[in-house]
Amino acid sequence: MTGFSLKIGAVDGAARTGVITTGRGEIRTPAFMPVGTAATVKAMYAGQVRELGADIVLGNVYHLMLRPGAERVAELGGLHKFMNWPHPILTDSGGFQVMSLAKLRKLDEKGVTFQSHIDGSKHVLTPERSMEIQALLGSDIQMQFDECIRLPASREDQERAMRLSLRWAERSRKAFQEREGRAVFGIVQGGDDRPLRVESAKALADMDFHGLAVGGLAVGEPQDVMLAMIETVEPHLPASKPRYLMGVGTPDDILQSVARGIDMFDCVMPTRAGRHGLAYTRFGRVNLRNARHAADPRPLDPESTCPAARDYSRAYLHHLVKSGEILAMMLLTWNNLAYYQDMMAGARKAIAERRYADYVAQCKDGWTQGEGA
RNA sequence: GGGGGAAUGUCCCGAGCGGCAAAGGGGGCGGACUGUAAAUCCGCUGGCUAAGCCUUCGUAGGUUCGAGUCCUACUUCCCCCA
Repeated sequence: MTGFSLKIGAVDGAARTGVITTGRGEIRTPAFMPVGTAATVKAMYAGQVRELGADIVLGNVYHLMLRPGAERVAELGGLHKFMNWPHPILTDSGGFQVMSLAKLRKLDEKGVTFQSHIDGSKHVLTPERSMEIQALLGSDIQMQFDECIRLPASREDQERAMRLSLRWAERSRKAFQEREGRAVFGIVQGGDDRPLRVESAKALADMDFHGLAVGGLAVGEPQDVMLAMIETVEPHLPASKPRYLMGVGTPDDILQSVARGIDMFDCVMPTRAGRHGLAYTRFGRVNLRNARHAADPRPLDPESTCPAARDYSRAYLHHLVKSGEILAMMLLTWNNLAYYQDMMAGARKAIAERRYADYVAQCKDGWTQGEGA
């Protein structure tokens, strides 16, 4: 299959820059992909997300299958047109919901039966159906259907979920409809068990996926365990293909993972935290709910290119947050995504200039400065 | 002038009808958030020499082993009739 490829640019240690080419455009890596679960990056216009530097966003099989329905989206011309985002879209298979909605589903070899969190109706998701839905949505990067489990978990559960995910990987790969410029990624599982992780990665590497993801991390384990798992798995992930760390993470998680060879990230952190009153800045996290900002005339970051960070006082943002105003969520989400994208742009530049370690040190330095500036 | 009703924790609303440091909310203060059931969730919000003690329910008395709860008077506010 052609039309989907990764071209490696610079390498600095295990960190690397590159460009992923898809049928709908290029993705500069390391990349942060804003999460747009329900066909919207919450509180943002698609155009805004693009302007911040995002090359790709996520959509979600489970949520879009329930509402408005994959067939409906297809009838309307696909997800890109539906949400007015003409650039690449990666769709999650619903594997994360196997964990997050564990109370509302039943799992067996064939797949997962979800009870809709919206109206209680039953919906069966199999690897085949997940691939079909992702195709209907018009996804550029489809994810295999997997079973993501929470940590800590018993070795038995980790092994069982990993093996099931491998079998589902084969079925997903087989069900994927080859299309010019489109890809399907496998997902490494195995919890916090090194041998299981290695086994999973090796098996997936032989399945002819267009890229591989590391899943089932940042699900309850400490950061050092997560990083150890990445280091364990990385040598077994084909260097010529994109490596995607699913659902991660905090700015520090991301920089640390880039240093260990990861190319792609997604996380709800910047969007959700933004809606909850938390701003990410070069100077660390700023909880705008805190009373100490009530009379602070300073913007979050006077030197940011993002108006949300530059043109509004912390006092005003505090007021908006305390008042429950919609604009608070819009501005803080905007600020956070801007920070994440700027951080990624900085990482790409630093790797290209072979000074990534310095860049990370510099970022960490800024975060610990507190909220100065 | 006559009749009826209400006053609750030092921010507000408000449950309570003999065992109460006193339900709930709001507000306030703080925390969490990692492939989004999230504009959500979780703490704290009388004092202390703390598994106990002290001071609180308009004010002052009284009944009772025990009173936010019952009785009397007073104060303030509200409603109805003149």
